[in-house]
Amino acid sequence: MSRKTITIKDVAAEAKVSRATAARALNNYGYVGGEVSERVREAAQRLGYRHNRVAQALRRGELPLVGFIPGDVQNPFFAQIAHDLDRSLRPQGHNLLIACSEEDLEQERAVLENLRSLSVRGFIVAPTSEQETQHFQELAAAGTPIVMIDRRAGTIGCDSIVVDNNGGAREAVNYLVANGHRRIAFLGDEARIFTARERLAGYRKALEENGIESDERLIAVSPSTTKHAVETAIRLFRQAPAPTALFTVDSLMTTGALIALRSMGLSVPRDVSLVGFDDFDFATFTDPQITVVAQPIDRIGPLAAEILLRRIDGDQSEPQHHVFPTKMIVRGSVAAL
Amino acid sequence: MSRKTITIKDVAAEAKVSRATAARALNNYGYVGGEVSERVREAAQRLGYRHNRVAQALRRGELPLVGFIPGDVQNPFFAQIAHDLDRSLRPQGHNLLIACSEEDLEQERAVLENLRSLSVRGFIVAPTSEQETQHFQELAAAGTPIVMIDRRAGTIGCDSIVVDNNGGAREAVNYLVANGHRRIAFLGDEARIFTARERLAGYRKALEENGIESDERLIAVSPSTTKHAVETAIRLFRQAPAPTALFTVDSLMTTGALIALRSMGLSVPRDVSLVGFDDFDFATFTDPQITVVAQPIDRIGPLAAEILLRRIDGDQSEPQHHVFPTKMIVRGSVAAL
DNA sequence: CTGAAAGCGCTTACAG
DNA sequence: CTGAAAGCGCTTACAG
Repeated sequence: MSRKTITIKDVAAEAKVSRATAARALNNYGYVGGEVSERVREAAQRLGYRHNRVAQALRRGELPLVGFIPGDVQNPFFAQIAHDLDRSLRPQGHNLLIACSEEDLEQERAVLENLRSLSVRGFIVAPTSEQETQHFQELAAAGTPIVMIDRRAGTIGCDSIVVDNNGGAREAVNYLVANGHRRIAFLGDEARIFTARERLAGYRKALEENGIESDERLIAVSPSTTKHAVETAIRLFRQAPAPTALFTVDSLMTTGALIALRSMGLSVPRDVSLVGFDDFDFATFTDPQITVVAQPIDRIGPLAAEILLRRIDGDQSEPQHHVFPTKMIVRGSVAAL
Repeated sequence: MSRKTITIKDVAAEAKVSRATAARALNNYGYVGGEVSERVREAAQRLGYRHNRVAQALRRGELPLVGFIPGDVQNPFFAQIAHDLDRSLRPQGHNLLIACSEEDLEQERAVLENLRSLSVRGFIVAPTSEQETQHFQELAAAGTPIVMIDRRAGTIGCDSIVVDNNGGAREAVNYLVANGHRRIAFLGDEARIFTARERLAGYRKALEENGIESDERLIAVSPSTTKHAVETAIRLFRQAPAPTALFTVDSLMTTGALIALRSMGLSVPRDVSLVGFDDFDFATFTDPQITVVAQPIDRIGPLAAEILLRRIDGDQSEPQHHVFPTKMIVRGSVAAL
């Protein structure tokens, strides 16, 4: 318990050198004599010295900390990215600070401000709003790099990594239409969220291209949570006439829809055809297996980490905007009408 | 870009007071005159002053940071806990630093050391080994509180929150036996991991109580990953005679087993009866629904946060050891033989 | 190659 | 109620 912490001063005293020299030896920079360096290390070892990154940070600038602000780590999509980020950042000496926005703009702002006061070196964010981005703008203007993932936010000059949401959604809906469906429902989250917007746009576009008038009653909005999705899907399919097909916007929504349909005694694909955005473990386990639009999740985290690290190292080049293609995986959840 | 940061010195100058007074006004402590305080705040506002927690930390001691070291955030179990921790800690002003051990002892040590140098206030850990705990011991001895969750590690005097793994596993296996099964397989992770050990012990105990000799070939070990579990489960069921029932140790294993069985053309519960530890969304979606031993995941994170916060505030009372009961939820994945 | 000194931004006894 | 001063642990020009 609180036995006095060993500082560089103690090490210096023990090794009979100045603090400056001790610091140099301990961090191998500047010139230090081999023998002296050795002595300092031994002293440090003996005393049980450990670096104090906080003091170092105060002097040098910043802490080896990167902030990750997803909507919710519980979502498997973000959980995997968190994991990949940790894996990519840690070997480079950076630690991951996670703070969920819970898709709440106020909380996003608070969390950002909070991490900022910790002198975080950079951020990886899935912004909760496409319009309200002043807090990011300020941060970016102050020189802290931000990489946006999954979603892009407005006009900010920062890097972004997204997938072709619009195209993916279009492909899904086109496939449904090609199978004879016209009353195709859409289950997504709020239009404020970038991906939801783009996927909805793709849905609309596909309908339009096929000369199908879109029916607002078929478009349902729900927080991205299995539980909420269940309720919303039930409401969607209680309508008369009920939709014959459903496009869901992420794997949690798809799961919720599946549970809802089953609880209503509706069978996939006999009663309802289904295509979901985002692949997931169970998609191949259900009977029938679920047709999905897959996105290359495993490429997002590593790329985001790489870009951010480069920015932290001072890369000032033009912002990069990556758009990964999606890929439809046809399985058995769509029936021809 | 790097327009000079505003420090308390600037604010003090602007408000024409000393740095001490400015600090007092900005953090509302000590005595400050109402009018002066007002002036300082205004100045801070005008200048766009923001706290520098790093400097504060150097002075006061520690950063408002809590470390969370799970095996893998990608596991839904830990993802939920990460989320709950963030939710519980943030309102109390603490930030969550996540670093996965990936169930590797060396990495666990490295990560711990790393977070330690950041002057983290306390840790919530799922220790990867029950025996190798010296790194925790040292940390605890130095006065940094640690709360172990999901797993307990040896003799360390720190708080822990686990569930009744042994009892839960016993109940599951007893249920299988009651349904006439005798060749019951076990799919779990390495015995080094506390939960795996305890659940295996419960499995063994149940067999013993029922006078069934345990057969080592029915006990399979795999990293806790859907993919690994699939491979291991396949190997398990390729044996002759094949097991008639399976007990899986967590939801990822259960998922893997389900996929494996399906790929082998084995139907649940007709060919194989199944009980899994840990409930999960899809357990009620599959056909039949999966019988599970549920644990109260949603109570672990909040309780861990509460205990840790108390310790950080100086609570020196005896370590608490919480053991939550599990609850078997009988659904349709077990058939009488 | 090494040391004395200043300073990162903040807080806290200590005077007044 | 307010200020001058020291100091948290470290690093970095600047001399030598």
